[in-house]
Formats: sequence, structure tokens, C-alpha cells
Amino acid sequence: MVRVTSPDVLPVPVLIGPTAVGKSGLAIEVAETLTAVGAPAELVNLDSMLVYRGMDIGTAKPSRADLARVRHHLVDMVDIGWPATVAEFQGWARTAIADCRSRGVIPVLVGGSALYTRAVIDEFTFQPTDPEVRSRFEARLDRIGPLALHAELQAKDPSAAARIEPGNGRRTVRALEVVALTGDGFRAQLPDTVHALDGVVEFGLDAPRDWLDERIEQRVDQMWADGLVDEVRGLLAHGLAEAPTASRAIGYRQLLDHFAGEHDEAEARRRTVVATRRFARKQYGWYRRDDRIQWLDARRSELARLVVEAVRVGH
RNA sequence: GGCCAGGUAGCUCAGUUGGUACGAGCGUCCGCCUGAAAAGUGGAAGGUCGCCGGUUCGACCCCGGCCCUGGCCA
Repeated sequence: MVRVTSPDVLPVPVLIGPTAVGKSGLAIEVAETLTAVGAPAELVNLDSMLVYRGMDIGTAKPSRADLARVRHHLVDMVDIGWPATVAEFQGWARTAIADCRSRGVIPVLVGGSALYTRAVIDEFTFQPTDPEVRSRFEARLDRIGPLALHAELQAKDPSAAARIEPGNGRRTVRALEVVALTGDGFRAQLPDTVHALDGVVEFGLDAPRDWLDERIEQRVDQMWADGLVDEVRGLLAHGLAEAPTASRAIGYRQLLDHFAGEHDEAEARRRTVVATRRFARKQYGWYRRDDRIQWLDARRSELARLVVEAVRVGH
């Protein structure tokens, strides 16, 4: 039996891994298995794009049937025009986790957005933000370019400038925003890998690259077969092209480019495969540095049982 | 069968009027990352310049032949 003494010691299994490796399916099995052995479990999504309503096929969102099998938190939270942010997501996730635990339910976290994951399970605090100030610096970035903007940061906050690559306008803007708002330095830095939540156990799903690449290709083909092109066309009518965050999602971005006349649909499909592959590589970049992760071969059978065993032993 | 264009990095293509390929974009590999993160960004590795022969001190660039690709003509 799972050691369920008080809500605070309820384990928090976290399932991570590169895109298309099979996290979502496994998560449902894990939750169902836990529930079946008397330790009720629900899922908490850790994928940035799953929060958008209407983006289903291209985000590989759990199907309606999946959602009916196990309760999923943090799926379909906002409309596509909403600019989702890590900070906001962190709040939602921690609330969802606390809610589960208060009901004696094990929150099984699952998803591939590495920064979001870290923000939820590790010590992360955010410095202030302000859309007005932000857009002021963004406009300036457009005007003078990243290098000149970085030079301005260099003058105001040398230590922040030293940590930000001069070509990275995005981060430079954010640093300047914080400096302007606080009159103090931009301190944000990735924390050490120390869990901020009790009971967290990280499981990583892994597989050889060629196996994963193959699955990615198949999955994109499947998305096309399932009607991704129409989904994006429909969202385009609802302003997807102007949506700051949602429009950047893999598959959606490539199809938007296609609709804008940049290339044909076949090319959009090819680019989606390539972008997905690259995304998987980037995810590995994050995971490689997290030595808390217990890796599992995604091709194994009985994975759910393995995870449940590990959780019950209470690592 | 004839004519034309072309065969340069994994892919698409620049380039050298003959003197060691300044290549570029994309991909690949490695790294960075705190309020867009499925985002943004830094670096690296890749080339017998289609093949064979000739001219030349020296050819990827000139000449000859051959092979391949695309187009036009027949």
C-alpha cells in the first residue's frame, strides 16, 4: 500500500521525457493503476500548449475518452489569444497539486515543458512584470536591435548582461523590464535541482533517437490524417495568427506559414517533423542536467507497474 | 538521336576573369535558459568543387571525352 499518512506525504510522481515518447498514455495507466490499488490519483498537465482550448490535434491533447478515464488538471484552461506564462502556470499547477493532496489524491504530473516542470517542482520565484514596460522595451528592441539593447543592459545591470547572450533580445528585454520596475538587478537564474515540493519522484521516459524520430514522423502523419490542417484553418479564423504564444506551437506555426503563402502544405508537414525532432533534442538538453530523474526505457512493457512500484516504495 | 542549362557541405544554392573553398540558409551535433519556453539564443563538425584524361609551375575554375539530372527539339 502507498504510505498515505497525511496529505503532505502523498507522493508526487512526475513523468517527463521528450515529445512523442509516450508520456501521456503511461500517465493514464499509472493513475488508473494507483487508483485500482486504493491510492486514488489524478493527472496534472505540464505541457505548455495543452492549456489552450481548441488546440487538440497538433498538441496531441488527450482525447475526450482519455479525459473521461482519469481527471486531468490544467488542460483547456484558456483561449488561444491568452499569452500563457510560466509564472501563471506555476500558480495553477501548485494549486492543483495542493487540491489533489487535500483530497487524499495523488497528483501525477506529466508533460514535456521543461521550464514549466522546473517552475512547478523546484524553488522558483518571479520578479515583477508589466505589459506596458515590456512592450516599451520590445519596441526598442525592434528599433535598435538586440546588440544595442544588450549594451544598454550592460550599462544598467552588468551582472545580468554577463549572463545573457548579446544576441538574445528576448531575455535582454525581460532583464531591462525587471530593472526598470524594481530599480534593482535582474536576478532570475535557474535554481539548483532541489525539489520545492515534498514527495516528488521524477521518472524520465527515454528511447534511442532513431526510434523516437520514427515515432515523431508517424505521429505527425497521424496528426495530418486526423485533420490538423482543418483545425489550424479554423483557429486562423479565430485569430491564431495574432496569438502571441499559441501561434508558435509546433505544427500550428508551420501551417500558419503555409496559409500565409510561404510554402505548400507538404512542406509544412516536413517542417513540422523537423521542428518536433529539434524540440525533442532541446528537451533532452534540460533533462540531461537533472540527476534526480529515474530513467525508464519507453519501449519496455509493464512501465506503469514499474512506476507504481517505485512510487509505493516511496523513493 | 540533337540542342540548351546544370552537376560545389546531408539538402537547396552562392562563388573563384586559373594560385591553398571568406561560403550562405536549412539540417546535424553540443551548450545556454525564470513572466512568449512547442519560445529565444551561443558554438562546433561537415566539401577528392560529377568521373577520367589533357594543357599549365599550378585547375573547382581552361580543353577533350564520359556519366548523371532537368528542359527544349526530333
